[in-house]
Amino acid sequence: MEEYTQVFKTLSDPTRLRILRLLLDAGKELCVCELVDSLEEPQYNVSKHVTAMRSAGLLKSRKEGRWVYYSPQSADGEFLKLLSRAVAAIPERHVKHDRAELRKRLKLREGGKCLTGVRKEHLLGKVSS
Amino acid sequence: MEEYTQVFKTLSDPTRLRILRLLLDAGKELCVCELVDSLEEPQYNVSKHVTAMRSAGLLKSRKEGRWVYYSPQSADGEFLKLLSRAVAAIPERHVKHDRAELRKRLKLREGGKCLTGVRKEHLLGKVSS
DNA sequence: ATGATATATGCGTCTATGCGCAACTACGCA
DNA sequence: TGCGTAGTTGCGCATAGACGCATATATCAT
Repeated sequence: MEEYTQVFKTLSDPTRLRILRLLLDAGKELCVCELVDSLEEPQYNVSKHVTAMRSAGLLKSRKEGRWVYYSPQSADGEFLKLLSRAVAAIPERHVKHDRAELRKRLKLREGGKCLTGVRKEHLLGKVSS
Repeated sequence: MEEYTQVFKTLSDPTRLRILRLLLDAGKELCVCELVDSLEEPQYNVSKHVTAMRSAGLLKSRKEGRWVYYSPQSADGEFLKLLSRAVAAIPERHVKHDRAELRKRLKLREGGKCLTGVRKEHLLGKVSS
């Protein structure tokens, strides 16, 4: 049973729910810095969340140069499929802002690829002195 | 968003998942003592869990004499409907034992009603001295 | 090689929550 | 009105997890 509670636990966090929803809506893989600018959450935070979600089997990642692209792990079982649909069914208004920010951020892509890091500097971890 | 994470959080526990699944499968309302004997979890524990699930909008309760019957709250939104279906999609083998215990326990009903309390005594809270 | 940049991670702290225990309320019956 | 029974709840402990900060790793450019 723990394998199922684990998935629920993983989604028991607003940021993670927003990440999954954003990826489901985007229909394409997104890199960490794009998620950071869209969600307006600190880089280290987003990184931790996507790592946890990948461990739980909800996301997959692909590394390309310095960037790591995340996308929903195509659900194999009925259980995960239905959970994905549930997240996709969260009403629009809860995700509107994130989507708008993502749209803006995606304009920085060139040739379909991310070529820059986090633009909203206040979301970066503190630089070592 | 917290209203959605709350539901996931509520289901992030094996006992709760088993309770919901048992109620979904049973197709009828069950009282606390029947859940206790089916799940083989302490009475105070089951009581706390169903209370939490009711607060989260997942269950509803009906009091009849000394007994309190719980059943799944018929989901109004698409989100909750899909979550219920996900829980119902957890493979059989994870719920087999609970269901067998429930079948046994339901034989104690008369006229469709529960007429006794917890039968597995080791699952009761300690009696005050 | 050196530095810059994208992402990940270890640590301490704070909060949330499940559990066991014990007491409590609510209801019914004699 | 007193007792037994079904269920709830408050308290304390222990654990788990999210966050902020700092730093580490990995890759690329010069």
